[in-house]
Amino acid sequence: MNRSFAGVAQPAVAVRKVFLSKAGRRAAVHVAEEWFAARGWTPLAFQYEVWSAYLDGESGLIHSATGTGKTLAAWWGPLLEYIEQSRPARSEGPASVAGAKRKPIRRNAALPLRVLWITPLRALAADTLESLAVPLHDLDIPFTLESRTGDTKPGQRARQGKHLPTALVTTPESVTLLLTRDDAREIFSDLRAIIVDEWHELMGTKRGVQVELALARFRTLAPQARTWGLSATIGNLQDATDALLGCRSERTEEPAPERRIVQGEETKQVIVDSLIPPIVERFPWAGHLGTQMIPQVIQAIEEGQTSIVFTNTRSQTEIWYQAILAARPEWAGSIALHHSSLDRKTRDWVENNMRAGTLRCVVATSSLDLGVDFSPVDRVLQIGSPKGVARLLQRAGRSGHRPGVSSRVTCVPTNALELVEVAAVRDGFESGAIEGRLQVERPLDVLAQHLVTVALGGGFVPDALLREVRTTRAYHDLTDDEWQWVLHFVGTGGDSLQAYPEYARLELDNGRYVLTNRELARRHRMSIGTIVSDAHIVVQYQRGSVLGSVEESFVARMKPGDRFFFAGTPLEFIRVRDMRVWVRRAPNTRGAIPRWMGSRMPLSGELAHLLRNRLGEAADGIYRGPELEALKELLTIQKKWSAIPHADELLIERVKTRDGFHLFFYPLEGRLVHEGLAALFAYRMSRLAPISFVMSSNDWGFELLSPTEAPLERALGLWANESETSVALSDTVVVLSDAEDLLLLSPDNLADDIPASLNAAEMARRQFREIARVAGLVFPGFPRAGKTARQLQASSGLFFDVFQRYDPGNLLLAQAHREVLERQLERSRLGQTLIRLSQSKVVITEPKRFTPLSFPLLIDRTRNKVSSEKLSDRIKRMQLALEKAAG
DNA sequence: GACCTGCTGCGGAATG
Repeated sequence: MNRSFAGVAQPAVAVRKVFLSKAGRRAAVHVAEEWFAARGWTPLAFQYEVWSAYLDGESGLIHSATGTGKTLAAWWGPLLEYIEQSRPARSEGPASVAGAKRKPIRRNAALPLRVLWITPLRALAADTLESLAVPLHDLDIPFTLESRTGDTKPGQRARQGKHLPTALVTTPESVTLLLTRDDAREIFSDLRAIIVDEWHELMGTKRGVQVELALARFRTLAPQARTWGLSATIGNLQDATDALLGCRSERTEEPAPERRIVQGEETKQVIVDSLIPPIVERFPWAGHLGTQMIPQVIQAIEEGQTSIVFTNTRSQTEIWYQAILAARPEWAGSIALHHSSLDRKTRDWVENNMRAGTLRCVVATSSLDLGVDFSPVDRVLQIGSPKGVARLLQRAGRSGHRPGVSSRVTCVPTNALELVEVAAVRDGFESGAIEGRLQVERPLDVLAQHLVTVALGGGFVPDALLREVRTTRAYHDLTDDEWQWVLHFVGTGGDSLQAYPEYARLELDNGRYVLTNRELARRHRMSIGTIVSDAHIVVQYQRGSVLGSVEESFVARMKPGDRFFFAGTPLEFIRVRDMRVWVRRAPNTRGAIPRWMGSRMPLSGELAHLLRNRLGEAADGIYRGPELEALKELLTIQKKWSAIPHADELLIERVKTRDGFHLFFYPLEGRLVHEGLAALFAYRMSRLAPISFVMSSNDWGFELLSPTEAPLERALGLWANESETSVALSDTVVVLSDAEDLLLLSPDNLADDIPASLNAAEMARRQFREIARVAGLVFPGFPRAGKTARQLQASSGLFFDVFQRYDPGNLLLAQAHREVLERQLERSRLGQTLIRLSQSKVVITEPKRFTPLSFPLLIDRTRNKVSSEKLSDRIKRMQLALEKAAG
């Protein structure tokens, strides 16, 4: 992973020389170097580079996939600046840390807010506070340092209302809240540095856009302030920098600000390995639970001191926790689980014990991807598909936090084909093929919220604010019409809500838009942010303590006495009352495990690409690495019965059974794209002949099942008329290339075909919940007042209907449709995929039985169908049949 | 009605 960026290749000595060539810096940097030396460190080249750029007034982005030292690089910028300015300029000699003759500063000479440190997690704020405090304390620098998040105690909050510290560590939401203060202009006017930690985590989300808008505000309020982002390495660093520092708009003449992209030190080696099932032939072809691998996982946990076992879903976390405990009952108390639906107190307990090293193993979802460093962790396991290169890299990085120790992640497959994904993701690590983050384009709901924020924070003149907003990456293309519409919408409620005063949120005062209504101001402050929570219901012991939350649908079918597992505990359902599920502990028996309907994570574009390459190699008989070697036999069956697709091929398998006519397509492009393609192909074929399909899809492909034969050849443009379709294909492989009229695979007409092929209106209506909430149309209610997510859904649905009927030009409706296409169908990726497929060779095979590739799709569909037969029996029967066929 | 894929993140007032 040796990508070359300026500064990285240079030795620290050379960079230091450049750094010191500027007068007056020598003394300050000596202080830093001595402080580092006291810890046995030497500043790294990239750190000198950041300090130098910072002191020159530049802003920038520091990135590294696994390295450390970014925090110190960013923090010492403002510290050096302070030291430089507070000591006599003539002092050129080496300074001693303890007795530095700094210009005396009165201890209580309260410095104004100079440094704003933004982090995406409350837990990270607390952690950061600790590490930033160290040099202040050692060097007796009179900065006050505090954090401000939702966790801040009322007393401290009140003090901060009167006077902010010199350096403030906070979250995006709390920053926005500060911007609603009527003295916002003054409190930020002395800002020198804004540091945005974990920027890769924020960018590409509405939360990131919220930060972009706040940063644009600071560029106006404190033009002297420099902004530095700390980020993991991602595929689109330029976008990341534009989003962080703003970019030049086509619509204004503002020059693009100075910026610097600095690569941090890659101090860690990352190792990806996998647990290969002992008897691969007996390993399931389908499914995602993977509990057959328990013995090997237990062994891996025993090898390490402390392990994190990552799973892809919350219910899988519960299942694996139970399974591990069943295999090692003596581990009770030293293993734990962690996911977002568990009560905060439980999670805090787990995190503290991880840090203390008293836990042997924690089973977790992405809730532990980020956050405090658990240095005792020396082993990370990933159950199931890694889904993406960056995602696995992130998880690997949770281990090996000691210097000189490499990070290692062990992938545990839950079905045979996942081994290919592991091999592919390793290719990604080695070639540095790390995913980019897709940008959010002009979300008008976030902009609407921002206008109210600025109206409260001193008010705004429309033209000036428009110029400022257009310096952001997210809104640099904002049209005048869109701006006017949002202004009108926020100011008056728009065309359909004018009669309701609570939606007229701006008043004009001497050419400035302000908000003086106290009630509206309060409601706004209480609903700041872009995170909209899922519908859930709290689970609580009768005695009082809260366990966490589950979805209402899970509880809906429970009756008193029913048992279920949650938070790793067997529970008995008592009743639902006061929007709570009341439970008591049950004896350890079998029981249901809740499922949460989250969003679906598809295979990333990069990983999909690498996967296609690996399969292409296998098609040529090349089986590289332990994973592919283990799969050789299975893939040989696939090849014998059907074909393994090369990277430039689209494989279609056609199978006829008593269920009907099955078509299996393998674009290898991830679940969401496949869902879109399934609907699109079904629609396009049904236009040729009346036919209906049952669909199922996974990350590798999708199935279309129909009672009559689908007009596949005609849809592919192979035959001009119906009579020729009778050409028998039998068992042969047909390879076609350069077909002229690929109706089925055409990237054209997507704008019409996609909405026509699925219920886009209903999807948009559901998506509107988030938009209505962010734009401030629906009020989430007072804390603990018990307004449910379902009520929010209902009221946002009403708004959706009203707008559709009386205000069809409402741009938030258009946004809902856009978001559905982008988030739920990955529309841009779908378009790219069609372009790729239409240039691919199409390979149609007619296997006599279900192949290793089609089998998982079949299971997927069967699972969704109710059957009197138990699914496991049914799968067993199918497997027997397959084995017989294979033998 | 039994089956298991479907993530994460924050914030908040007035009145007694």
